[in-house]
Amino acid sequence: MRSVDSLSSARPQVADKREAILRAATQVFARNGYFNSKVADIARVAGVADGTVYLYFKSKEEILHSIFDKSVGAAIAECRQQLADVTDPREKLRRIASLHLERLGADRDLAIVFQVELRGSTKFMEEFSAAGLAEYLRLIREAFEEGQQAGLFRRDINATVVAKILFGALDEMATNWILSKRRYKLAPMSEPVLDIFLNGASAR
Amino acid sequence: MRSVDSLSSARPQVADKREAILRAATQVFARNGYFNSKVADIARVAGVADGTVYLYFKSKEEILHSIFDKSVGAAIAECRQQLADVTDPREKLRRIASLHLERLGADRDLAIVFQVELRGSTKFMEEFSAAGLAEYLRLIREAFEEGQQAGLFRRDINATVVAKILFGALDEMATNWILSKRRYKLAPMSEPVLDIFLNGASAR
DNA sequence: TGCCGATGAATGAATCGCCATTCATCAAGT
DNA sequence: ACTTGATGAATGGCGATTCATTCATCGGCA
Repeated sequence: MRSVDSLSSARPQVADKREAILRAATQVFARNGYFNSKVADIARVAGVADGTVYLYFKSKEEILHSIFDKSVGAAIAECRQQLADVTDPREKLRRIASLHLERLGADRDLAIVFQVELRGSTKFMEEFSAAGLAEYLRLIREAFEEGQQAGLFRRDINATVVAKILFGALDEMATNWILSKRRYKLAPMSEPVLDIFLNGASAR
Repeated sequence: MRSVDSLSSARPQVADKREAILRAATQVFARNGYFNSKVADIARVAGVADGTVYLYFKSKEEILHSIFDKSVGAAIAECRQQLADVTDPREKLRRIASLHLERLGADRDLAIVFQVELRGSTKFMEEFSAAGLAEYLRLIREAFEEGQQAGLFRRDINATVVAKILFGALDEMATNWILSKRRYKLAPMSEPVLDIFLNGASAR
């Protein structure tokens, strides 16, 4: 009895505290930028003492990494899952694009950390590139190659380059959305992107 | 005579020293990232004393700004000039894309500062967005609108969105090039980008 | 049940190194 | 000698990280 009690009251505390710090850090990083953010700020927003942060994370940098790992992992997992029951490669690309923008559009602070902070140093960039981006580009490329096999997509273009083009276009939509003063929905932007990507901008 | 002498020996010195600092800073920022770069490093690479940097720039931040201003100004000027004698909107887009990647491809350090460091804080980003990016997107948009008028491009799509898509795709090419270990030429990548942008990825 | 020492999570003030910026001083040119 | 650009050692502040201390909880024992 006691042991169950202690588990259900203490354990969640631990998880909550770690979560609280990550959430607070996302907000603080998004507002001030990673390098201008003080660990003390994160602690204050999270409602813990400065030192407590170091019970859960080795360093300030590890906090940024954790934000990144958690989000990328979740995004890719969801993406795979959503793709499982789709066979049409065009629809696959639509889902990937749509999910991408929905995810970023749903949490502005997280989007800022991704679009801006994560790219603020070649070091983070390289890690991002190695870990998440590469995996992500692969999802796009594979869907595209399937489409090429099926005769739906042109075969005279390199699938890797194509994947970068599509990703780049989506990425720019996200970055623009973050920087824009106007508040509009990000997710629907995946539609015109896919349209131009698939059909081109030239008049028929 | 003397005054001419003094001009030709002292003035260039001043310009050279300022230039040297900017060049050094570009290199140092590119290698270490803005926030990890010490003013002392920049001074050493430039071959001047720490204090000398402050004879030419108000602060470390102003150095980054100057790199940015100088390059964007030059890029947009060259772009306008190259566009002047072209009438075909498709060719205009080709030139814009080609110039964009040629410029970045010609100076890897500068490219890193642009693609990575400049985006490392929403503050810089917003300034970049306001100053250079907006102007740049306008060039693309205007060329596209001309093409719409001429019946070359689809009229059912928003020119602003289109401009972002094209820019985003080019931007991703540049970022990938920077992060890639493989050394390939960046400029030629504008070709497949334009191809897909104009003709789409779907099979005919 | 009620008491006691052990445990370890949490705290936040103090430390310690770092680095942008300053400025007293120097040297070259006139 | 005076002006002016240049120097680089010294300063001052900042902020990530540490660690001595507090305090709530727990398990063993009478």
